[in-house]
Amino acid sequence: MNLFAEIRSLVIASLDDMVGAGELPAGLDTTNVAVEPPRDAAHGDMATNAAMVLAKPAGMQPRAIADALAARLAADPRIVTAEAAGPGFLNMRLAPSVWQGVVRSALKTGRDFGRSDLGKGVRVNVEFVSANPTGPMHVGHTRGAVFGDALAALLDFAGHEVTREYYINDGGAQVDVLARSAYERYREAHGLDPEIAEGLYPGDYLIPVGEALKAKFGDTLLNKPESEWLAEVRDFATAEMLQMIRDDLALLGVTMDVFTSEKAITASGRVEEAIDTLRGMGLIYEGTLEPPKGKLPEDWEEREQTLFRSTAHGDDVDRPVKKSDGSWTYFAPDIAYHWDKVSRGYDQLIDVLGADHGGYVKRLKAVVSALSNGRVPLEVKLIQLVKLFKNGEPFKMSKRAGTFVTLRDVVEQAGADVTRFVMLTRKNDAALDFDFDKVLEQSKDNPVFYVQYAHARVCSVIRKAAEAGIPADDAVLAAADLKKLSHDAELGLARKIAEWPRLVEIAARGQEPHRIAFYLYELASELHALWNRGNEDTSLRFVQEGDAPTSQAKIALARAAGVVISAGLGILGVTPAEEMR
RNA sequence: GGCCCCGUAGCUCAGGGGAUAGAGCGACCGCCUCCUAAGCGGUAGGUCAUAGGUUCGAAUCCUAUCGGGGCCGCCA
Repeated sequence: MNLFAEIRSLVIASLDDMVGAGELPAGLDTTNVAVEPPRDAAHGDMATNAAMVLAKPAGMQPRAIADALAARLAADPRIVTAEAAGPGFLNMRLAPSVWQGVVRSALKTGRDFGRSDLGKGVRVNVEFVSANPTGPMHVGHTRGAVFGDALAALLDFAGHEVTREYYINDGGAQVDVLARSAYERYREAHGLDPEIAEGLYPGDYLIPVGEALKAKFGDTLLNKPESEWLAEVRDFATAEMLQMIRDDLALLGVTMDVFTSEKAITASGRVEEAIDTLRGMGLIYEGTLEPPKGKLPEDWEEREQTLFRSTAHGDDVDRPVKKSDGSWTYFAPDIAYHWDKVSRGYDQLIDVLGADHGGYVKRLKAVVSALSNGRVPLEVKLIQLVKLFKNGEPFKMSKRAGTFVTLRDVVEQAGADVTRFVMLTRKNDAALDFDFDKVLEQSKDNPVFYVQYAHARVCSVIRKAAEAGIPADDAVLAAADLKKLSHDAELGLARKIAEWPRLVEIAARGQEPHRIAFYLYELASELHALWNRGNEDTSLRFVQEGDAPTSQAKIALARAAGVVISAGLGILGVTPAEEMR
């Protein structure tokens, strides 16, 4: 139940009544009428801009509309006061019973409180991570993994039918490089000196792969030309790398629904099919590209090649799908892959990519637009860099030296919960500082801890109630006499809880899981504040010794906040702590 | 040369058409015989990069400019 949506319906219905009564002209567009929490709580519980939005089309003064609307709204039992203010806002105060109802609703529906049917019937594919299967996942992948997983969970919570998908780039030259690198480790496993030439992957993580190759193939691959071992070693090493990546993802609690292999797509002839389909639309042609403007690359020369007319779908220039020697470009399998996703019947595609893929976005959108006849929107979420700090000092990673910071390093040092939460406290298109010291600090400076602590306090209250002989399980709490929740400080917490379903929809619409993290921080703050009020005013404590009914009402409120924190952390993939030790 | 992201308090960042622009940190002043003070309350701190435009209304949308970062060729 989204209280704001309910009151908006009431406002719209009241506007319709006004039209019926001749107080407003018919045919007004109400899509921009909003019901929101006012910026300043002193203005009331909810505000609508209806009068300001409609004043001009209705040819009336905002104030006149607001006053007439206020009179109608005030007749509803949920609304205590409705008054025009400022430039034409209509501020409303809601009855305590409404807030009490929110608490009860949260307790009855539990962690499903706030679930939305916003995305009902919408099939969404979220593709994320898609790291090359050539090594362990590093920090950048970690953020993409966390973001994609949380976004998927958020969309699911908002009613979408979500598929989490990983695209395995196992078809390009990089897996050949992997094979050669692994082969050197295989030689090493036989006591030979590995020759890690420039361009090969130097990381130690391939040493066990070399051992495994030895265990599987013995010495049968030694001293053979590359052509005789490349395919087998490549397949073996790729599988090993993929398993390592799955293990890395598992450390973060990320599980994919679908893995799609580039190699398999290519082998199935989907690339040709996809290009032929585009050709049938007149979007493939032979031609030459304009040289890039500005500084010319030194070896630039005009060459005729097969091009995709992506400019017909919003791109800046047409893009090559074949090199001048007739082989596919990297883009071609991507076309096939996105065509594959479109043909699987999704209503919406989301690609979570590293920010270095920025130049790729328009052509991907063009592909999906063309191949779905504009039916399927593709959203590309670019994940900006993670800057790592330790002791206040940034530390660099060097892939060349094989000394990059891996996902495993981060999770082992910071823990999965902390890593996930921190990486979700920033929107995806802003760079993120990740400071190992700050992130592990157990204080209010650390939002992870702060939110966890709020949840733990709720659990503590319930334990305390049990010790005092007051039943406080969810069924009892849901049936508590919530009319006893009347203090403004208590209703304030209930108001914050009431924002949760609305926030879920806003976050899902914007595909912005970070909003969940910020909301949870605010909710935790409200709870901590109320808690402390109990230090000064004992009547505000949750547990009132010797008064079970009052205690249960207050604990119900705390528990409702706990339920929302738990649900929100669930979306972020963070475990709600029951106690802090 | 073109494209993308960012520019909001001393610092780190929310807010992305609506009222007097928010939070945390840092600074300063308070609050524990009492459910976890691992917390809470308060004070100080702003030309929302700049200049135009759209609008009843702009930090928010548009254009240009200036800063910071990233990307851009038949590479993957």
